[in-house]
Amino acid sequence: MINVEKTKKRPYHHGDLRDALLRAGEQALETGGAQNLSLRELGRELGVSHTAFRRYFVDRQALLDGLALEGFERLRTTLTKAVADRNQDFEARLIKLARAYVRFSTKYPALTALMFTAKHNPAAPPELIEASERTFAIGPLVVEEGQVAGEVVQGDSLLLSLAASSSVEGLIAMSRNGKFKGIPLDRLLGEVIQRIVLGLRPRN
Amino acid sequence: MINVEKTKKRPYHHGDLRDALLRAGEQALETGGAQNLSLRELGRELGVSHTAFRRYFVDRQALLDGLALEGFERLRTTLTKAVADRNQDFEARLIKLARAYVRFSTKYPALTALMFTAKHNPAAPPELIEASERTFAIGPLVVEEGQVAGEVVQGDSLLLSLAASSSVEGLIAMSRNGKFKGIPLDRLLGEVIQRIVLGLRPRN
DNA sequence: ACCTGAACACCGTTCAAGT
DNA sequence: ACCTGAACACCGTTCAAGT
Repeated sequence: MINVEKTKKRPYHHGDLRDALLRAGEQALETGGAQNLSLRELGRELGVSHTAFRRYFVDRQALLDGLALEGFERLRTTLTKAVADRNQDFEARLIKLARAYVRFSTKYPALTALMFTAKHNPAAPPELIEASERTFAIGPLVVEEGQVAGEVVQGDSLLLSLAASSSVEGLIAMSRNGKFKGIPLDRLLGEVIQRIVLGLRPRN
Repeated sequence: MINVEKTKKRPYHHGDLRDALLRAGEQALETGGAQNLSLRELGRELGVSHTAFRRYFVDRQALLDGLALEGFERLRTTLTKAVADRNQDFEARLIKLARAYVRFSTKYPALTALMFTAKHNPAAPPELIEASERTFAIGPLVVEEGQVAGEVVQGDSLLLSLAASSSVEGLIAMSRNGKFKGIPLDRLLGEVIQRIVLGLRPRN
């Protein structure tokens, strides 16, 4: 009998309490928002003491930071996939990028809000800041490739992409339930991106 | 002796507890953020029972809503003044509008964040939603006047202004301490607005 | 190494009562 | 009309102790 010392090796409750906390935490986050996430309630849910989390997250904020970190990594792989095809023109790639971001934010609104405030928080752990910056480096990259293809005016790609990315960020910020004034973001996106692309086009 | 019945007409502590709560609340908001605003602490600060606020605000959220409402009204008069001069061209007015908003948000970051989440909250009182909509109706208005002057392409002013306002909203969202990647928002604003104006210009 | 349980110092909300 | 004070049901965090 190999590998069967059930009551010895296995910890009190879970095989992986850390992950269980993140999963339950994310659920709680989307259900009631960050401010209503309760560590004691999470403990009850997982059949564990309300102080058990401390081995994995020093405090409540650390758990929220952990959730935000996961969010950034998930968003990054999503966005990376969205612009993977380099045979498309600049406008098409920009729309795909924006749409992927919008989809993510409407699918996980509370997580997106959490990521947003984490980015804003000066006391956020550097780990989190870096994850955020890696994620939002994709925009400037697409702009640079657009410049190489002659579809985008020359200049600092960071500044140029700012016009594009800020408008998408703002579109999401201004929306509720994935809508703005009742119109789905997906429909508005094309309109906005089109204006942005016109503004970024080389003057001839 | 007219007007001197001190101990009779005057209430237990304040002449205007409601306003005192708003003032202390706003201070607490900018100091520690909405989540750290404590009604009991406010009560202590004002030398009043921790349940006294209940006459004016049914619960904690109602006080926060009251602060957000004040914020929207203050922002609206600021923005209105910023674009009051109709003898300027579209780009100049748009920059003034954006700059005024950016200034407000860097001056009252926590209040702006509160207004932001209030707008997002589906359960927010209609009073608050209306105040928000009145405030952000200024953007489309400036666009419409730009259309009349022939400086902006024809089309739905709401959709066209969305490109402009969302980029400003996003610029603020993406910034920290009024800066983005270390560059002051005021400097970035011109760059972004210029792109937007180019994108909105009539094709000929 | 991983988790528990009691103790501590806070909360917001309710409600009967006081002036 | 305006405010108090006790009571209630929650919190997050700390820390010594258990397995």
